[in-house]
Amino acid sequence: MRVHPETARRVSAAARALGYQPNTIARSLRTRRTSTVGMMVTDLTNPLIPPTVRGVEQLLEEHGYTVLVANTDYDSDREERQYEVLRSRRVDGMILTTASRANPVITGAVASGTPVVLLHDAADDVDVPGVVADNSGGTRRAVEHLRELGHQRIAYIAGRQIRSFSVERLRAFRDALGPLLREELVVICDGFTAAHGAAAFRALLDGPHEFTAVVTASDSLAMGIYDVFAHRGIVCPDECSLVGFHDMPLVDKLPPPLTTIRVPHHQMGRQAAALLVEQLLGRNGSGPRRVTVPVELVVRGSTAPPAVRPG
Amino acid sequence: MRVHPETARRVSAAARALGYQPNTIARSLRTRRTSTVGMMVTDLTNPLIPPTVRGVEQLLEEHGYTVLVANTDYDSDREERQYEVLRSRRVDGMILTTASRANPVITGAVASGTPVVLLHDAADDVDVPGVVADNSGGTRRAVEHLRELGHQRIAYIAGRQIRSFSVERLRAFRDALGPLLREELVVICDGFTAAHGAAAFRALLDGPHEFTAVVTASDSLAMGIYDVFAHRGIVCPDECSLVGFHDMPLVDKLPPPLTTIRVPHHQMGRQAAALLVEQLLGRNGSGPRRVTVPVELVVRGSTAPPAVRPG
DNA sequence: GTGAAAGCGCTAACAA
DNA sequence: TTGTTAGCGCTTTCAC
Repeated sequence: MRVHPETARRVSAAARALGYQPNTIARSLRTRRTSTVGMMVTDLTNPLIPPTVRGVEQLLEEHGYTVLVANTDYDSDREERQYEVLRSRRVDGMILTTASRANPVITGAVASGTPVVLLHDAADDVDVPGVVADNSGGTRRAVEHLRELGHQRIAYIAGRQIRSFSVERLRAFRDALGPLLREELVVICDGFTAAHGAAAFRALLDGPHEFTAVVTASDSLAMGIYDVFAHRGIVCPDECSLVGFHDMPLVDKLPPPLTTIRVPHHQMGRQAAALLVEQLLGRNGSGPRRVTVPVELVVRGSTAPPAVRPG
Repeated sequence: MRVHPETARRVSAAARALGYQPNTIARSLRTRRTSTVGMMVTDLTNPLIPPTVRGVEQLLEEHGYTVLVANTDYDSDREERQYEVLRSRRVDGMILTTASRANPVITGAVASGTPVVLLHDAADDVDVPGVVADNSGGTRRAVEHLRELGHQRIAYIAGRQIRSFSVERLRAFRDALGPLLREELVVICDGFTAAHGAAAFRALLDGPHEFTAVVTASDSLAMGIYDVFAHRGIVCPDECSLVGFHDMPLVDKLPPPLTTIRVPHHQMGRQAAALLVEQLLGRNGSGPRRVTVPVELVVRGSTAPPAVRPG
């Protein structure tokens, strides 16, 4: 039925004046849809997460969805508990950024028919739509950059190999280095923190193998390397070049500013949300279900040509 | 009724096996309680916010509540829209950290009978429970520290005066400096970003009045001052000491590491959540309704005695 | 086209 | 104590 615009205006004005608000809860009970999407992240305190969350929210807001964020704190028990919380809240879909490969939460969610999108991860066993950064391309660019500067002995500090992006980056490093690869210069950490990075770098320094540059799987690992630089009086980039991954806030203000691979986290969040909306609106099938987002090398002060060896 | 523990176990096991989950939505419709708390923040991307959110979540989780975060992006229209979203989601209570003084959202929420707690802000007109940092004490410590180092000409860069913490800090600076206060060395910014801080600092430098130290109302303002230091070749702390406020991540890694006032954001979040729970459980009245959380001066490399004037 | 009625799954009130 | 029932506010169906 068409109503006169003026009438419509007066009705909603009256509704507002009376404090009327349609009851979302009752609607949800009836329609079995909550207009809520769950987003599982590791930890909001990790500076890479908030931009992602905001990206997701921004796009979903345009479609009338609200986002419920759940932190797993890198703990798989907690991850399952949070998954149950999201389920019990009857979210219409989920965006997962916590996922180790072959994850029971992923398989469970998919099996239950909940629309799911993976962010930063790819599942080994199930076919789930997802958004990842161009981890291989980014790592390759980092290596190329160092090679162009003249580095030959390049070390790599990898993150824990439970996340697919971590695996991809390590593989890409090995591929990119090709015959120059020295397996003794590759260290795989147990986690992704500065402390892990510092320990790995110390192990490299204390080892018998020389190197003039280090590539890390993430800026947070690189933060630990700055600590070791300071502690041992190593001058970067003169004595050792360093490349990170992600372009975290403030790394451009460090001494020296960190050369790194910029990942568009906000845009990746939007992209993931878009894939989810496709499923929520039931028009999946069209368009690509796996999106790889391009990344960009940002050259700053932590990389330079290797020092010329005396003699 | 008491049931045998074994029976209880078998029942819940059977429930699990059958995939039964009590329907939260139906329960909420019936009980008019959602076990959800809304939290309004300015922007998750501000590094001070996530620890606060996690603190809130952590405590509320213990009481079975879920947190719905809404970002206002420092925009009052958006703030009101987000408030409506939270209302329409029928949250049981709200924690507000966005609030300018005399804010329609605060007064509206209070008038509607929704339990509310203010975080970092205090309302001018209504009596609302809240948690604030010891802004006065912190600012005083910053000034004392500089005075102890021998500084006499101390400038202050204030944040926009729409937030009560911002007002408190400025007032505390003026009080703490007492007869040494030079009103020409006080700059009030239009916001809280690095760009605002940089502009304010440039204005001070380009002004006719000398100073040997700057206190800022927040680390983010101080970030802009680092930029100006770098740009104009000013050596900190030799030529100018600098004190921030908040102790943001990574400020300890800057050249020089920032001396600042550490604010326990996580704990403040927990505290605010605790005040809210009191109201939700209907046992307010007991205990203090306004909590001031102590802060701590963290001395790092950006402060030193003033350079001795030649001659 | 309009209007009445049933029912989503739970809890609280009530009856037995 | 235990079991039954009404009804939260909406949407959707069905009868008119």
